[in-house]
Amino acid sequence: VMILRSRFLDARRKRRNFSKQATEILNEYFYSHLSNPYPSEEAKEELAKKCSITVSQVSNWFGNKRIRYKKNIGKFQEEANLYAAKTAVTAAHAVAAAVQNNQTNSP
Amino acid sequence: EEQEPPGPPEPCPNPGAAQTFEWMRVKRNPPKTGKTSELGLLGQPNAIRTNFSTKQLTELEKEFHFNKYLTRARRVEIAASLELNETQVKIWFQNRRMKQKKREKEGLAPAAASRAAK
DNA sequence: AATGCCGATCAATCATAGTA
DNA sequence: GTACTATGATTGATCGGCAT
Repeated sequence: VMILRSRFLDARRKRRNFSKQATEILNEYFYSHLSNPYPSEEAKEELAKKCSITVSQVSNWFGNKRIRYKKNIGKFQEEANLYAAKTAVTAAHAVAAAVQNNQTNSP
Repeated sequence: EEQEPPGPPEPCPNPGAAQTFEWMRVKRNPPKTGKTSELGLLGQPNAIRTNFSTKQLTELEKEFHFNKYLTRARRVEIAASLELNETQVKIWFQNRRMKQKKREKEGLAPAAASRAAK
């Protein structure tokens, strides 16, 4: 114990999990950008606002997510498919709306 | 929302087999510092993250409060007195400055946020 | 060409929250 | 209550880019 929690007075780490919707937003971004999950500073600010957390927390979240994801891709497969499907539905709606709009414009 | 300029093969969604992109293969080189030891055997010393003692951190913190930046001479002194190499001291100050900046930034946002709630 | 700093990130670890 | 896992934060050190 000599290796005493040197950081003893680390009153800091009073962690609180993010809200489920915040995690939902972060995961949506992560999986829809899986080929390059590195949000720009602007994107981080936007995510931070939507999630009601700080930009640093967004950075921490992506840092942890990337490392843990690549450490064990298999463990996240299910989650990946879940969000992939979700964004696919969103995309489908967008396409449907576009088609609708196109028809009423120039037939 | 989706930018993939140099994206050749990957048009079709693959529900079930997320591929491994380059960022997933990134590997950092092991630390060059840390050589603890006299252990002869092979050249590669520990190459592991150094754990700074409370005493070392206290001294570094004290010095930082005095000067945010180090001169070559001061760095040599600190390194010698704390049993660290110059690189470790240099890096510590660099990280410490970034930490300071981060705290200043986050230390003002909350106040503004509460006012924004109007 | 070499070296320091910045900004971002990595990677390992800490300490706690959540779950069984 | 206990044992284990999920997760946010911290931090020594690396990477790429720019300045001196």
